[in-house]
Amino acid sequence: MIDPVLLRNDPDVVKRSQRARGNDESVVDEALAAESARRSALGEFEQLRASQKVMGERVKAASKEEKPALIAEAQEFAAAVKAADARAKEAEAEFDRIASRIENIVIEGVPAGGEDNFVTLRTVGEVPEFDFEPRDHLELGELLGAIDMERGAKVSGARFYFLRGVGARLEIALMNMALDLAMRNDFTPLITPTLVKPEIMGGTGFLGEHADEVYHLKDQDLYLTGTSEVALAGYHSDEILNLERGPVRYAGWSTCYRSEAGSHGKDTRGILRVHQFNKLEMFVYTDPANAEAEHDRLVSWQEEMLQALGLSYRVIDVAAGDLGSSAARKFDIEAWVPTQGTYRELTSTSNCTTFQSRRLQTRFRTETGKTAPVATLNGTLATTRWIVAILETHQNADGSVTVPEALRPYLGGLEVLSPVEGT
RNA sequence: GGAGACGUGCCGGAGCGGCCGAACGGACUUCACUGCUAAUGAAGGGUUCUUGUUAAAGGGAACCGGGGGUUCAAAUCCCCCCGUCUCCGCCA
Repeated sequence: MIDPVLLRNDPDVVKRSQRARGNDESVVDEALAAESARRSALGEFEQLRASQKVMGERVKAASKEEKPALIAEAQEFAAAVKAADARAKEAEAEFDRIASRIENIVIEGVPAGGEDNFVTLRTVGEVPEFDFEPRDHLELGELLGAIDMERGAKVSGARFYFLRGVGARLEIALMNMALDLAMRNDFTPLITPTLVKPEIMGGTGFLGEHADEVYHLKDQDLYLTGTSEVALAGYHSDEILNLERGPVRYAGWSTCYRSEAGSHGKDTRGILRVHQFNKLEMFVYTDPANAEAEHDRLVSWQEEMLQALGLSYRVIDVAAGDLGSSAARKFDIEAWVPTQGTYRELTSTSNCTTFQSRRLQTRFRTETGKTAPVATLNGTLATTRWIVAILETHQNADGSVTVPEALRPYLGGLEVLSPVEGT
C-alpha cells in the first residue's frame, strides 16, 4: 500500500513512478478522487454519529413523559447514522481497491524500462574455462548420484526431484554455511510456516499479478508460500517494533513452493526451475531512513557467499518495469552457468520501503514517540538452485566436482565429490 | 473426535446496556525527596482515522480477539468465525 499522504501531497511523484514501471498512471487521479470521497463520507458519518451520541444523552436524562417522543426521533436518526456508516465504509473499500493497484514508489536511480533494461553494477570473478567439454549440472548430478529427476517425476511429476547422497548433503551444507554467515551478522534464525492464511499472502503482495503462481489449498483456504519472505513479513504484522538497537534481522529457512504457471517449456532440464526447493532468506525490519544502506549490506552478504563458493557473477540493478509490486528497488545477483554460457539468477534482494509494512501494519516508534511504518527488505542467502552453478563451475574432466574450500567444513571435510556406480 | 472455560491497554486483572478508552495493581516516563542505588510521594501515558495548523495546541469519530446483529444507546445481550486453555477419548 502506498502512502496516502504522499498520494495527496505529491501525486506527481506517484505518477512518475507508475510511468517508470510502465504502469497506468491514470489510476493516480482515480485514487485521489476516491480519497477525497472517502474523507467527505467519513466526515458526514462522524458528524451524524456525534449528534446521535448527544441524543442518547438526552434520552437517558429525559423524564418518563418526554422519553417516547425523543426515542422516536432518535430511531429515525439511527437509520441515518447507519446509512452514513455504510457509505463511509464503502468509500473506504473503494479507495483501498483503487490504491492497491498502485505499486511501490520506485527509488530514484532505478533504471526505467522492462526486463532487458537492467544495469550491470559489477561483474566479479573469472568466467571458468575448461579444456574439456563441460557437463551440465544434471549430468554431473546423476554421475555423482546427487540429483534424481526421473524418480522425482515418477513420484510427484515434472519439475520435482530427489536430492540424494552428496546432493542432499550439499544442500544442507549450503544452508548451514549461509546460516552461519547470517548469525555472524545479527540475524535471528527462524524456521517458518509454509502454509499461510489469505490475508498474510495478500498482505505481502503475492496475490496480485502473480496469484496464479501460488499453490492454494482450497479446502483449507491456505496458501503454500513461494518464499519464507511471506511468513517473515507477516511475523510482526500488527505490531510496533522497537528499532532503537538497530534493524531487526531474521534468517528464515523454509521449503518454497512455486507452481511455475506460465513457464511451460522453460528450463525444463534439471533443478534450475522446480516446484519445490529450500531457501535461506534474509529479512530485515528497519527505519526507512536506513533502508537503502541496509539494502547494500544485504547485497554484500550475498556476494560474500558467492565469493566464498568461488562463483563468477554479476550484480544487476533490476529495471523498474521488472520489479515486483512491493519492491522500490531490486538487486539480482546472477552466477555464470558454464553450459548455458550465461548468467542465471541466484539471489534477489528487494527494498520494499514501507509498502509491505503499511499493509501489514508493522510500525516502529520514531524519536518523537510517534509511530511510523517500518521499511522491510528481503534477500536470498542460499537456495537449492546454487547447486547448479557450484557443480558446473567446479567440475573436473572425470565428472568429479571439487568442493569449494569454504564449503568443506560443512561436508565433513569432503574435498571432492566423486562419481558413484549405478543408483 | 466429545465436553467445557476463556479472549479487555505494555503485563496482570475488574467491568451494572448509557456516568467506560475503560476501575485497581504492576511496569514505564517525568518531577520531588534521599550521598548513590533502593524506598517514598506526585503527575503522566494506548492505537487509528479525521479536522485544524508552517508546525502544534485543540476538537471530533472509531477501536475491549475478528465479523455480523439487536437497541435511541453495546466491552456488556444474540449469532458466526478465529485463537488459547482444561478434561475425556484416539493416535504417536
